[in-house]
This record gives sequence, structure tokens and C-alpha cells, in this order.
Amino acid sequence: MRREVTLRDVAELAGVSSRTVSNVVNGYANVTEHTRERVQRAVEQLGYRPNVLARNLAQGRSGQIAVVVPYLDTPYFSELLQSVIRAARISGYNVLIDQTDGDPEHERAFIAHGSRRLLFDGIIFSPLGLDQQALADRDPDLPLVILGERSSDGTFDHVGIDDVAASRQATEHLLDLGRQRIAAIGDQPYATGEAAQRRTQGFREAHAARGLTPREDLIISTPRFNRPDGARAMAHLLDLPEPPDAVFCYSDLVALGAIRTLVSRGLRVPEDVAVIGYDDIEDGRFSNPTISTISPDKEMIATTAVERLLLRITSATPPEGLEVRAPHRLIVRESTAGRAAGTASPR
Amino acid sequence: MRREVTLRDVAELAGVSSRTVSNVVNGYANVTEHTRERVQRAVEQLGYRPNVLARNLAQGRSGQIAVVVPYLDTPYFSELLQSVIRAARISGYNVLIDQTDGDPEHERAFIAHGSRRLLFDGIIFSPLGLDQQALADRDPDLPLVILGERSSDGTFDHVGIDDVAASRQATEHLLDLGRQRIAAIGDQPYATGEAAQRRTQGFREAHAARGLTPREDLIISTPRFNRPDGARAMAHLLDLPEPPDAVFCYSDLVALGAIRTLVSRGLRVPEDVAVIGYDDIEDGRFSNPTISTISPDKEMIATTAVERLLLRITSATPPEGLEVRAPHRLIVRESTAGRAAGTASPR
DNA sequence: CTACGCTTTTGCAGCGCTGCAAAGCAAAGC
DNA sequence: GCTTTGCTTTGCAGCGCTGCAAAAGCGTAG
Repeated sequence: MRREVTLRDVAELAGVSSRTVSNVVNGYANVTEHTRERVQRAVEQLGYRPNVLARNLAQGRSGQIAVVVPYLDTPYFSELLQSVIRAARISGYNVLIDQTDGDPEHERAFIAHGSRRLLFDGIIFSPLGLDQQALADRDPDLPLVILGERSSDGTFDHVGIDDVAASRQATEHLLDLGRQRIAAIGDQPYATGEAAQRRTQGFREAHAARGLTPREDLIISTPRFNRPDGARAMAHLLDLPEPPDAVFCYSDLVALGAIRTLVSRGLRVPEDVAVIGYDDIEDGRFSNPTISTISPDKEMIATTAVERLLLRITSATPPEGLEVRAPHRLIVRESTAGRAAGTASPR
Repeated sequence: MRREVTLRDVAELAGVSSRTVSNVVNGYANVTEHTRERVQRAVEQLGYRPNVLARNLAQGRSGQIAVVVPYLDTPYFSELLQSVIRAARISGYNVLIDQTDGDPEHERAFIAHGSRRLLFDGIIFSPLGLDQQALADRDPDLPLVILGERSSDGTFDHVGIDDVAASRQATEHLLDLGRQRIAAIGDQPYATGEAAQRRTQGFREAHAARGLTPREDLIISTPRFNRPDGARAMAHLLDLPEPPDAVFCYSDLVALGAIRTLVSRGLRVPEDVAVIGYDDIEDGRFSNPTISTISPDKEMIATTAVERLLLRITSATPPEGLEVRAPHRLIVRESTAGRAAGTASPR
């Protein structure tokens, strides 16, 4: 591989110092038009391209942010990532992606010692099962923004929707339909299942507000929030002596799996069992039936997360920990409202 | 921010040279057990973490590979990415992700001057509309592996399945069902639509092999391969005087969109219209009906792509351009075979 | 006791860039 | 004419690490 063109080469050709070339390349102020042109010409003539590595070392930053999600192939995350990448790019940052496969150890390792010093300037983290302890052990110098609801100790930001309220709203929608036995799929009654537990809480609150108590055997735990889990859980529910007539699923994927089981058993959605999901992924707008869901403002979550992270990275004194609550709304589609709610070209 | 611990700090504490510390940290040979222990202790005591940036500069490589895809939220790509990231990580490489939004200019820019010198050591590229010209203009020093079928000029590798054969196979399956008027959704009859055109070719070949000629008005072009495109195209087909009784969709997303339109118009799949997709994304295994499809060996595509790229990166003399053809197979599910093919828990 | 070959350790230059502070320089002020 | 002011350009050190080649140590052979 032939030697690459360096600043010095350009400087020599243009007859200026390498520092001046650097100034031109970086668009710094106070360079006369005449000099700028000469340098510019030399840059083009030699095909100079800055060496990002050297710049990074000199500046002590990498210009990269890491985004860590449990699973990349979960539509919710890939949709979110898409917006994160766009937002980061606008500010000149590259995005390094990592998936933890939901492994708590992997998550912990990522946040704790940040062994890869300077590989990224900050991190947007969507933990699946990160407990408070792991958060406390984290590298305090690494700017951090957490996706999803989570109480902050003030040293990082988090961005998410109000899970409890959203879940209550979803459950209320099912209650409003007059359903009697409403199931919930997705609970995770252990330390790392905080997000799931907040949804269960909303589920209970909705019942309580009407003087009802949900039947405990209709609250089903699942290890993940994916289609197979949803399908399995639904099968289990249908085998109960008194199966539910409505289901609140903790993700759209779970809902898709549940619906799959219902349909394959010859049950009608929503006539026999109404289903509502969570996340508003594109699948739910084209599935049969289309899925009613809780729609978080993903674009806002993504841009806010990036914005806050960059603020943390660039500001000399770390800003206070912010808990950003992004808006969400209930979207009613066929899986609860029936065909009346559907159209040939779903939005 | 307090100063970080450097090699020199560790060296001082351990009473050795910084070069020796480097040797220990990197596990180089020829360090006595005694020295190694002393250094190790010092490393731990000070909490030393190597500065990746400095290492990168000194080594002249970044330890990162870029993966460029058109859209991150397309399940096919996110499923593929997942495997790519795993494979790269095993070899100690980080993955930088970028999406081009299918914009040919963006794609061209990425491959052409590679303006970000040394930000990544190589690139795995899944172009949507990259013509031969753009490929010819590319930075010849940047190791490159292309995903998807594409004839190589010998300076890069590409990995993909045999699109023509796979498409012929999919079409033959529909013909075997006795369908008379088979439509195709996803053609792209312009320079950047090579991938689509190969599928159309397979579609035609299947017909030709039986002495048939497909009806031209049943070959529908779409700008992308997504759900809305599929839904729209299907609506158009149904409005024809003689609508099709089977559809070959150039992606599973297109198939999902098409099925959505069919179902919402009260048509039965596959009784009224059989549908087959392409890609075998998870959605298709849980949709109603489940989707028959062409299943490329994604795991193999991903690992082969990484393997070849790393080979290019590390080998002194560039290896010959390889055209790797990954295996694929036809998977028959409900959308062509009816409920008989479905089960409560799809695989 | 010196020479030799081998392993282990060291010193130094340098990767290519930017931060910093000083130098140069032209126009303006006294 | 000489100093001051403000803009432009420069020189140099150094970011923290690794490549290279030489030096040091050490056991064995002559």
C-alpha cells in the first residue's frame, strides 16, 4: 500500500506550514482568501484526505457514539436506531452499534469499565436487565443516556415514555370494549424486569380504577418480548379453563405472536379475543388484523437521546441528570376495533 | 476530567519500560512470568485501560469495519447485521453502521472517495442502486465486500444467493400449484435495479421453461421493496380486468403488504390468490397467513462476508475477487399451500 | 574466562494531527 | 519614524501507543 498524503505534503506543495493547511481543512477562521485557495488547490491536486485516527488522538475524542441495544433485529430498536443514526450524523458523529443479546453480564461489562477507552465519546444504552447496582458501578466519566424509563441518580439522562400510564391506557381501552377477562403477556417478575413490571403496574391500575382485580393466572411472564414468546403464552392462555377475551401484550411482536396462535386455532380477532400491543412497529400496520397499540414518539426519543448525549459530551461541567418523558398515544386498529377500523392502505 | 492512566504511568509503578508494559497488555510472547505479574499488578492497581485511539494511530488501522445498508429498519438487513456484528466481534472488530436511504448519491459517496480515511479498515456494502460506473470509481485501497449478486471486476468479493435460480424456483412453485395468471411485484427496469431485474429474469425463465409467456401487465414495478409498495401494487393488480391468481413478491415485506391488501378486500390467501415472498424474515413465519418464501442462508452470507473482508484487510497481497454463492431454499407455508401447511407454533 | 546464541527488555522515533503561544506582518495611531 | 493593534501564519510539543533494532541478561559451549 503506497504512502498516504499527509498534511505536510500538502503544506510543502502549497508553500505554507502544515498548521495552516490544517486550518484550511478544518475551516478555521482567519485564513486569507489567497492562502485558502492555494491550499485548497494543493489538497485537490494531491487528493489529500485527513487521517481521522490522528485527528482523534490529537483531540482526545473519537467522534463516535455507541448505541447498545439488546437485539438488533427487533423492529422497535431498528426503527429507533435509524433515527439515532440520522441525528448523530447531522452533528458529525458516527455510530457504533452493539447488541448485548439481553445478556446482563454483557450489559454490565459495557457500562461498567468501558474497557475500550476513547473508542466512543458517549453511549446510548437501551438496557434490558440492568439493575441499579450495575448502573452505580458504571464508568462515571462516560457520558450516558439511557433509553426507557428508569430513575436516574442524576449522573445520566434517560428518555422514554411513561410506561405505567401508557399501559393503563391500553388496558382501559380493552375494558372500555366491555371485555371481562383481560390477560397480560410479558411480565418479568424479577430484578431485571423493571420495564415489564411497570407495564404490569399500569395493567393493574386500570383494573383498580374500576374496582376490578385482574386474575393472577392471566398475567403471563415471558423471557423476551418477541413473536415466539407471544405465540407460546397465548397457547397457554387458550388452554386455561376460562381463557381470556382480551390480551394486553407488552410489545407488538408479542401481539403478533399471540394473534398468530389465535388465528391458527380458528379464533377471531377481535371478536373472540381482542389484542393490543405496544411500540407501534410497522408490522402492526400491515398485519392481519392490524394491531392496536401504544405508539411512542420514536423520532423524539431518538433525537432527544442524541441531543442530550452530545450535550454531555461537549459541556465542560456535566449537566444535571434529566428524565425526559416522550409523548405516546393509543392507536386503535383492527385487533381491538374490528374491520371497521381497517382500510386497504393502512397508515 | 482527570488525566487518564497511560502506559508510562504503569511502567513507572512496575519499574519496567513502557514498551514492556505494552508487551504484557497485548499478550506478546517473551515476557517472563515474574515481569508479567508485576506489570499486571500495576495495571490493576492504577486501573489502566489502553487508549484505543493511540493504538490505532500507531498501528495505522482502526479495528473497525463499516457496514452500509440501504435501510436499517428492513428486517432482512437487521437480521443480517446481527450476524455480521457477531462475526466481526469474534475477530475483535467493531462495526460502524450506516444507512444510505437507498440514495445512489450517498452510496456513491461512500464507496468512491471514502473521505473518512482510516475510520474503518474495510467495508461491507449492500448497495441498492450502485451501477458499475460507481463501482469502477471506488477507492481501490479500501477492502470491499458487496452483499447481493453482482459481477465482480476482481478487486472485491461479493456474497449473495443465485437470484435468478431462486426466483425461477419461486415462480415454478406457483406454476406447480396450477396457477394461470401469475403476477410479479418488485421489478425495477432501470440502471440501478439490477437485483430486481434478476428476479424478473427468473420469473420469465420459469414461464419459458413451460412454454408460457408471462403477461407484461402483471409485472409491477415498485420503487422499494417494502410493505406500502406491496400493498399499493396489489391494489393496482386487483383493479385490473383480469386480476392474477398468484403473486411472486420480490421481498417478504412486499408480500406482507400485498397480503394485507388481499385480506382487507375480502380475498382469501391462497385460495383466491397465492403469494410467495423472498428473504425469509421472521415476520413471514408469524403472519396470517404465514408466507412461503425463498430463504437465503443469512448466517452464511454474514459470516462469509466478514471472513472475506478480514482476509482482504490482513493479507499483504489482495486476494482474487471471489463470487460467493450462498445456498437458498424454497420454504412452503400457508400463503401458497393453505392452512394445511401451518401449525400453531411456526418454526 | 571469553564467546556465542538465545530470550527478555529497552530506547527511541514516529504515526498525523491539533493546542498553544509566539512570531510575522500590515495598517493605524502618536 | 516608531509604536501599537489586530489579523494571519508558524513552530513545536505532544496525544499514547507500537515498530524496529539495539542492548542487556543469561545459560552453555569452547
